[in-house]
Amino acid sequence: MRCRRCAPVPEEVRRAAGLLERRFAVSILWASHEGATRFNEFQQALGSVPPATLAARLVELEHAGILERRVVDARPPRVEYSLTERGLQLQPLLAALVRFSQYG
Amino acid sequence: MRCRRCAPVPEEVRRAAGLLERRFAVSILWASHEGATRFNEFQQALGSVPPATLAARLVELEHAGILERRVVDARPPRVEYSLTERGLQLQPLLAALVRFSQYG
DNA sequence: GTAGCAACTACAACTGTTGTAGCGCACGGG
DNA sequence: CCCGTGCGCTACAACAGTTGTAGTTGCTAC
Repeated sequence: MRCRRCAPVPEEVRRAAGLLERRFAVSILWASHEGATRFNEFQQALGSVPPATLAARLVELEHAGILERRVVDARPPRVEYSLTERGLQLQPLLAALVRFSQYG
Repeated sequence: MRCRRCAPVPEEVRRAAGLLERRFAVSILWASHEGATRFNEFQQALGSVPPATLAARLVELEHAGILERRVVDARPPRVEYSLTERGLQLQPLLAALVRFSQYG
C-alpha cells in the first residue's frame, strides 16, 4: 500500500499524457515547431494521414490551448496553425523525443 | 518541397511518437520510473485501466525494447516490469512532460 | 466553362478500447 | 478436502476512435 510505485500518476501528468496519447498528436506538434503550418502542409509532413483524423486532432489541440488557428485573408484564403505560448513549452519535450529517437 | 514546413517528419521520430500515441503508454512509463513495477501496481497507479489494455500496452513496450518483463520466483510468484537501458533514455522526455504539466 | 486549389466534411468499414467476467495456480485455514 | 484469497492475466461483446475514399464550398485563372 504505501509503496511509492503504487502512488497514483498525478492528475496533471495524466492530462498532459492524454493529449499526446492520440494518433498523430506528437507528429503534429513536431511539424509545428518551425512556425505556422497549414492543413495540407501537415498532410505532407505526416505522410498519409486521413483528413478527418487530422482535423479532429487540430481541434483538440486548439481546445487544449496548444495550437492557435488563424485564417489568413489572402487569395486563396488559407488557414494557419501555430503553437501558442503554452504550446511552445512543449519544445523541450519534443527535443527530448528527438534525442531519444536518434540514439537508437 | 522547397518549404521547410512540408519536410516529412523523420521516420525515427514517427516510430518514437507511434509508441507514445497509444492509450496509457506515457502513464505506464511514468509509473515505471521508480523501478520494477508489477501488473497490479500499474493498475493502482493508473487508476481505472482495463486489464486487457494494460496487458496489450505492456507487450508492445516490451517488444519495442523499452520494458523488460521478469518473472520473480517467489511465493506467490510475481511478474515485474522494468525499464531497459533503452527505456531509461526516455527519462528526459518524462521529465520534460512533468515540467510542462506543472507549469500550466 | 472547366479546371484547380485550399480546407475541410460525410460516411461506412475497420481497428482499438472498455467493462465485466472468469481462469489457473499457489497458498492458508477449518 | 473444500473454500476463500491474491496474482497475472485472458475472453468477449459493446462502444469509441481511426481509416480510405469521395465530395463540398468558395474562390481564381485559363
